[in-house]
Amino acid sequence: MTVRTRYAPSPTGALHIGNVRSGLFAYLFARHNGGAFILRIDDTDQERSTAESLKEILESLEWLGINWDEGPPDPRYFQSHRLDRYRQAAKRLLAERKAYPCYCSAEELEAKRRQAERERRKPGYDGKCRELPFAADLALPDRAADRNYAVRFRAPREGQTVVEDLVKGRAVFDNRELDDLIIVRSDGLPTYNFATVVDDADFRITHVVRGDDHLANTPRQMQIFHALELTPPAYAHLPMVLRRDGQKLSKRHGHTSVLAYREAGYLPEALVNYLARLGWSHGDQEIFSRRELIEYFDFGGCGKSAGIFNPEKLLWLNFHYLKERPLAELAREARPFIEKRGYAVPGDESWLERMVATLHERAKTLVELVDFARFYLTDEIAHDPKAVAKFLTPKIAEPLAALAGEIEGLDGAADEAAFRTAFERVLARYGLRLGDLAQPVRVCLTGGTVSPGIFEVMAVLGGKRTVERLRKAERLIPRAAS
RNA sequence: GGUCCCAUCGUCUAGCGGUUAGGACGCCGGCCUCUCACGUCGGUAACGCGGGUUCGAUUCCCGCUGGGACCA
Repeated sequence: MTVRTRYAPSPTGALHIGNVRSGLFAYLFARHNGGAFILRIDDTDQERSTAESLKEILESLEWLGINWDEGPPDPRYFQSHRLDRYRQAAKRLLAERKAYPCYCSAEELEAKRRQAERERRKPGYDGKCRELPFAADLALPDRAADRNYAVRFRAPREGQTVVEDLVKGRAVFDNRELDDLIIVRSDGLPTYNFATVVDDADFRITHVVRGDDHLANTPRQMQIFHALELTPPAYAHLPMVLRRDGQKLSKRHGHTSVLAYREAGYLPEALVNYLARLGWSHGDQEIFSRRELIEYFDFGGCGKSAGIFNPEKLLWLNFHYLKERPLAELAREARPFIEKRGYAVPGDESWLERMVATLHERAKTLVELVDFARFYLTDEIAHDPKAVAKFLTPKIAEPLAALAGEIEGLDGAADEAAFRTAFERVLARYGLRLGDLAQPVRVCLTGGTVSPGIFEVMAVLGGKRTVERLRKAERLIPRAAS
């Protein structure tokens, strides 16, 4: 049997990191087994579903490289296009008396629940309408036609339902604890648990991979499968991803959306690697290529307990992938960030590459990289007053001028070695050590005391800009008190 | 409240009866060095508690405690 997994996000907000991990695991499991990964859009909540959210979800998955074999834009993979199917399935259950109409009003139910709570009984549905007679061809609820009832599933009253979960192991539920859940609401719309079952059945899903917040719903879903005379799929319930404070990650708290990480200069490989290692492991290995992830992934490697999202580790991984990135690619990826910072984007691709080469071991994100690149990208140097005061002293004025002179003497195509030679000539002439001159030069060229190696900086800047900056900075040096 | 799930360093985790309890992030320190990084070497830090089972429990079982989810 070919493995078929699915991911069914609802387009009611940004795709967040905890949620997308379920999709990633479902995808990895399918790929590992040479099966199919299906993307289904859970948009039955018409009120809250938006086209923008849908677009963001698709964009997020594409960015992460989580490719689906079946799904949007094919309309058959949208729940909103499948309402007839749910109704059809509900009618069948009604006809077979595996479901029944429930006339209890919301207020009535609410009152009963409160009552039960007061008496410290379990608050589930009491089964009032369960044995009421009704016609086998009873129509589905429709408020407009004054058919103001819900359809409830007639759940078995005795026995047990056992979930053999691939991650959590066996979970046994007493059927007495499971009340008759509503499958079609009085407005005619199917409920989540029912629609999910019909979908998973219709799309022949073999393994349902999802967050463990659905574990408690699973026995009910299995019962519906049985009522439909189908074999339930296998289940794999992944533990949740929590925030640092132990709270569930939620759509409402920004910054956790997948696209926000793209904006913040993270690479998709880093995010995928991080998410994979959050809740799954393969011995001591930390870095995984896509290929390795697919090769090694299995549910046996999944942990059972919830994990807390750790931004520092993600940052470290991003840094790792930034270092690994071929320079040409990194240069290309840096462009939109340069633009966003408001700098003119250099047209010279190889120059950009050389610039990136001096920075990619110093930045943890693309945003940071572009911030560090400021002095390359603009000639408006913001000189740090403290650095100026410390390093641009009267006695260094002459060596700086000498260095400018030496560099002017170089021809235009000077490389790092040439700058080094010029630099060393000046050091020798004034009896200075490397550090004595490097820091003042650094302040002249970059405005501050932190930068890539000084010869690298000069080489990327080029002779002309280097000399200009040295000369310009001379004005910042106070006159020697004689 | 009922049901279900979970429990190893601060965090992610390895461990699947006998280990000096391993790795990674972070943090701290050394080395490298023109600054900052990178790199490298080292350090800090964990089996929630109580009962069993066993010659021996981090590991198996039960209870407790503490988290979480679902049901509304």
